[in-house]
Order: sequence, then C-alpha cells, then structure tokens
Amino acid sequence: MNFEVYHNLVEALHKAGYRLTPQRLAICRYLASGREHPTPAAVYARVREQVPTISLATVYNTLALLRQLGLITEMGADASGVRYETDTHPHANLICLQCGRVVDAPLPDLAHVQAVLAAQNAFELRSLRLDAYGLCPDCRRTSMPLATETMSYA
Amino acid sequence: MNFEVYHNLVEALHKAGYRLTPQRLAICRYLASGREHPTPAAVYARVREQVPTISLATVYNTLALLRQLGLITEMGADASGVRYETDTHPHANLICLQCGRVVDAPLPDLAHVQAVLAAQNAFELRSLRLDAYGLCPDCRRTSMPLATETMSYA
DNA sequence: CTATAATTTTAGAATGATTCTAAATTCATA
DNA sequence: TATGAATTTAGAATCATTCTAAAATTATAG
Ligand SMILES: [Mn+2]
Ligand SMILES: [Mn+2]
Ligand SMILES: [Zn+2]
Ligand SMILES: [Zn+2]
Repeated sequence: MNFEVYHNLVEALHKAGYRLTPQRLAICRYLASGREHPTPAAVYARVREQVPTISLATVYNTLALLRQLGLITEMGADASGVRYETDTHPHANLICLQCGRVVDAPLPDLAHVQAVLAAQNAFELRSLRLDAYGLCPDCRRTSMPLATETMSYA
Repeated sequence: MNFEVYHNLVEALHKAGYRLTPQRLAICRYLASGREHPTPAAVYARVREQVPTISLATVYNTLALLRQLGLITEMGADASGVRYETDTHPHANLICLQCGRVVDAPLPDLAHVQAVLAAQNAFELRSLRLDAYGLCPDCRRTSMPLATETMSYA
C-alpha cells in the first residue's frame, strides 16, 4: 500500500468534515494499494475480505464521495461497468481490447495538448482524458484474432 | 445530410452482404445528417419520425452492425448511455460538463502522440480516444456553479 | 410466378449495473 | 446517558442494454 496516497485520501475526507468510518478507511486502503482501475464491484469484492459486513451501497456512496472531493476520477464504463482512476494526474491509459487491463502511461506533453485545444476552441477546459486501445503484451503473445465483439471502443 | 457519408455507410453494408432494409437506410440517413454523437435512444427517437414502426432493438442491432464494420465507433457512456461517433477519423472531443454537448475538434499531432505512446510501451496500439471536458460557450455564459453531480468524468 | 429458406424486424422479457429508500446503527456532543 | 446527525445496510426500484422467439421480409430455386 502507498501510505502517502492513503494519507492524502484520509486527510481530505477528514478536512471535508466526513467521518473516518472503518468502511471508508478500508476502501481508501484498497485504492491506495495499487495502480488498478477498479470497478465498484471489484472494490466491493476486495474490501469485503477486510470488512465482511460492508454493503455494495456503501462502496458506491464512498466512491461517489471521493469523486466529489476530486480524489479519484471516473473512467467511462466498459462491459463490466464504470472504472475509477486513483491517479488524478494527467496521463494516458493503455487499455487492452482483449483482457480489459488498464495500464497508466506517462505522456509529457499532455498539458501542451490541452493548451492547444483550449486555444483553438471556445471551450473552457477542465480536464483531459486520453485512452489508447490495443493489445497488452500478454494478449499480444496469445494472439487471438481479437473478436470484434470483445470490447466495443475502437 | 452528407450524401458522401451516407453513401459510404450504405455501400459498406451492401458490400458486406447485408440487406439494405428501410430501417437500416433510415438509420444511415440520420447518422449522415449531422455531427452529433447520438445515443441509441436519440437515434431511435429521430428515426422513428421517418419509420414509425422501427423498434429499439433494431436500432441497437444496426448500430452494433455498423460498429463491427468499423463505420462508427462507440464512445464511453455518460449519464444517458453510450454515444456513437460518426467521424472515424482521429480527433478530439470537447464534452460539456454542464449540458453534455459533444463537439469535434481537430488535433494535428494525434498520430504523433500515438507513435510516442506505442514506442514507450509494449502495447500494440489500435486506436486513440482523446476527450476534453469543460464548459461549452453557451454554458460558459450562463455560468452556473457547475454541479459536481452533473457529469461524472473529471 | 410460387415455394422454401435465410435474413431481418419486432415486442416484450430478462439481465445487470446503478440508484433509491427506509430502517437500523454508529458516533459526536451535550 | 440522552439526543440528533451522519452513516450503513438490505432490498426494492430504475434504466440502459441484451436476449428470445415469433412474425415479416426478401432472395433464390424450381
Ligand atoms: Mn489511469
Ligand atoms: Mn467526435
Ligand atoms: Zn490483454
Ligand atoms: Zn454546455
């Protein structure tokens, strides 16, 4: 677990006046435990190992709360639902069309891209999302024909 | 309506051996009619004006078919469901956090970005999606506080 | 022009993620 | 310890999407 990330989450909740319940702390611990891009169902499954009585509703509530506070961001939904980002810094996501894995990738000039976009359009930009679809190393090896069904984004 | 786009869609369907039914043609006509990023429900609503007996299932089926053929692409789902792209060329989408409007924006160096990503990672990239969130000109004027509820992506 | 079979459409049922609800629990505070 | 606000919980409700099986359409062969 990344203690710094964990501490950020907990402190932000506390500063915003929310109670640090065992359920919320367990969810934060899980979110700070890796570079995953979990669905609510995945969070529920993993956190339940630590807090067996937690409900799915609380997972949804807490994720929504953390999002309101800007501590996590929501990705678009794939076949198994929404996914959450724990890294709020601008970066690209490499998404495997075969297995659904999401890997973070740094991309130095994202701020530059946003600046160009903002300059050329009347939009007032707040954030950027860059998703790249393809085959992860593992799935590249077991190179199946890549069913056009599998994942819908192209 | 953009006849060139329409013709592309129809011809691709025909070449792939699919029947050019009134329902499919009406959907293609609608898709070629503007730069929208419609949801299946929106397609259904508009096409129904021309083909009142069409079913929602047919809309879903046809959109899935056009996607399989690579003629349209699917965007992530927002509050009202998936949206479809009729422009398959690489471009950025400017998405209004207030009203949900989606506007296409050219971005010259997208190919370059993809090349950099591919070079730095073991992923075999197929496509790129660049979504920028902010306030459209209209919503900027009527500058409400931008409810954190409204749209979830940040 | 029929008959037959494949394709397509359709309405409605089923599914599954997400949200809502109302009651029970926990917690801060007096 | 008593009170009230915040939180959690299980289950119901919602809503987009998918599935199903029957009806309609269309291509093709005789
Ligand atoms: Mn990420
Ligand atoms: Mn677009
Ligand atoms: Zn993979
Ligand atoms: Zn707007």
